[in-house]
Amino acid sequence: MPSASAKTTCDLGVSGGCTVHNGLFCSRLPQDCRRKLAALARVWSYPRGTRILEQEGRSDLVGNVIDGVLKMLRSQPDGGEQIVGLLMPTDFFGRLYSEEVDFTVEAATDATLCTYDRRRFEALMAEYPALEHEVMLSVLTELDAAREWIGLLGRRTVFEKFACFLLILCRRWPFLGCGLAADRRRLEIVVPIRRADLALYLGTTAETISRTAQAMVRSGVLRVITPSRFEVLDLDALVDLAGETEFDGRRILDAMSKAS
Amino acid sequence: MPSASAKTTCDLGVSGGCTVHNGLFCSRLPQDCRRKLAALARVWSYPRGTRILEQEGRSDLVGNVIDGVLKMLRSQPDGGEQIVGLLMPTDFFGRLYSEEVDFTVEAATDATLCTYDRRRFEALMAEYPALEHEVMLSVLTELDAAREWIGLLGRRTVFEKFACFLLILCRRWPFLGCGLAADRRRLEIVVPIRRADLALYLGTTAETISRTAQAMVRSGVLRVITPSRFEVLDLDALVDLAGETEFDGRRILDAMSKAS
DNA sequence: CGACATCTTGACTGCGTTCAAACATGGTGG
DNA sequence: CCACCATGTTTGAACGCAGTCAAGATGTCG
Repeated sequence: MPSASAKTTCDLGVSGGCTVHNGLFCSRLPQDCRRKLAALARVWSYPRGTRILEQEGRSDLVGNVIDGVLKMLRSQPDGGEQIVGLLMPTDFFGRLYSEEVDFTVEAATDATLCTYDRRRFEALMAEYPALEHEVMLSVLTELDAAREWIGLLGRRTVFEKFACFLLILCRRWPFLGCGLAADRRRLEIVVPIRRADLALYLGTTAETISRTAQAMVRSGVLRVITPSRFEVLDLDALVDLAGETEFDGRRILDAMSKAS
Repeated sequence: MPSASAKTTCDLGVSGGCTVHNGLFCSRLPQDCRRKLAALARVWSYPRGTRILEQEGRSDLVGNVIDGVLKMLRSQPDGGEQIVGLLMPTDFFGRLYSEEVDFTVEAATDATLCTYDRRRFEALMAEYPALEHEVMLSVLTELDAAREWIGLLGRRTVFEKFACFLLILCRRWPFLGCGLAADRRRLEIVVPIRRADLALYLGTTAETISRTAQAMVRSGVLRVITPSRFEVLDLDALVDLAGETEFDGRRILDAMSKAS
C-alpha cells in the first residue's frame, strides 16, 4: 500500500545513485546481481504513522531504510503497545522466509524506504549465494543489537536505561545527528523519536523519561537544547551512569569524529 | 577448553546417530556436505558453570546444544550480570563471521554440545550455500525469539513477565519437560534454570519471582511441585495474566500434545 | 494569534528492591 | 542412619523508585 507520496525508483548499484545500498550489501556483489537487484528495488516515501507491515499480516515486503526511522511494535490485547526495535537508515526490515510477520512495522518519522518484493528477493538470494551471505551478515548484526537491547531492558533504574540508550544511539548510528565539536568535548545527540515512543521502547513512561533527563541536567551531565536534542556535558559521567563495560568514552568519540 | 568429561565424537548425518542435527540443518543437505560436517563435529559434555565462550574473548567455536541449557550473559563493571538469552537443545550458539564475541556463554546446567571450529564451519558454508541457507533460517528464528523477549521485558509487572515466560517456554520448547496429561487439562512445566538466573533473565530478583509464583498459587493458577516444576491449574487465567495476543491456550496445548 | 500536540512538573500511591532471617533440600562424613 | 553443612528458596518488614492522574508549560503549524 505505497502512499500517494511515492518517489521514483532507485537506480542503485548501476550509477551509484543509491549510496545506502552501495555501502550495504551491493558493493561486494557481482555486477549482474546488482543490476537485477536494482530492477527489483522500489523507493517510496511514507508519512509518519504509516504502517509498512501489519502484525499477523502477510510477509510480502522487505527492504532497507534510506531515511527516517521505523519502529517495530507488538500490540497488546489491552490496547497497549510495546516497541521491540528501531530501524534506522541502512537497516534491513521485513521477515525473509516466512509467510507471516510477528510485528507491526510503522514509520516513527516521515521515512523513505527501498523495498523489494519478498519472494523475488528470496529468488535472487537463491540465485546468488553471495547476496544471501551479505544478508546473513546483516541479520547477525541485528541479532547482536537485539541482545544488547535485552541487556539494556533488564537494567533496574531508568537512569541506567536512558544513559545506555543515548550511548547505543551514538555508537550504532554516529552519522544520525550525533554531532561532535572540534574540541571533541561538546557532543550533541539527536533522539529521532518522540518521548512517548522512547518510553515504550525503554519500558517506562514519558513522564519518567522527562524526570530522568531533567535530573541529569541538574547534575550537570546533560543539557536539553530542544526536547529531541541533547548536549552531553560530561561523557564520562554518562558512561558511568550506564554502568556498562561495553562503553568506552574514547571509542565513542573516535567513532563519531570519523562519521562527521 | 573442553573439560575432562569429554565424550566421543558424533557420527551425525551418516548413520543418523545425532538426532539433533538430522532434525536441524542436516536433513536437507547434500550427502557429501553432511559427511564433511560430521567430520568437523565434536561432542563434549560440560559441567554446570563452565564458560564455553568468554565475553571480549575470541570467537573460535560454534555449535548446537544437544542437551542441557546454556545462558548468554553480559557482565557489568559493578560485578552484576545480565542474562540476554537462553540456549536450549537444538539451538545454535556462537558468533559466526566475527573475531570477537560480545557475550559470555555459560552452561546453566550440565550440558552436552556439538561443536565446530568456527572458521572451518564458515569454510563449509562458503562451499555449500545450502548449509549457509539453513543457518540463515536458524538465525532468523533466533532474531524473532530475541524480539519476542524484548517485548516481554518491556512489560511493567513481574506478574506479566513471569506468566509470559512460562508460556514462551511451553511454546518454544514443548519437548523440554513440559508434560501434558491425557485429559489435556493438567499441564506441567519444568523451568530448567535456577530462580536467581530466571530473575536475571526477567530483569527482577529471585525474591520477587518467589512472591509472584506464590501469589499465583494463592489465586489458584499454579501449583508448585518442586521449585523448578510447576503445574498449571488454570491455563486460561495464565494466558490472561500474560496479556499477549500471541498466546492461545488451545494452540499451546496442541503443540504440546504433538510433542509428547 | 489561536488551537493542538508534545513535553514538563507536581503530588500521591503502590509495586518491587533490599536486607535479613527462616525454611527446604541434597550431599557428606561420622 | 542421622547430624551437619552448603545451596537454594521462601517469607517478612521497611524504604524508595517509578507509575498514575492531573495540571501547567512549551513548542508547532495553520
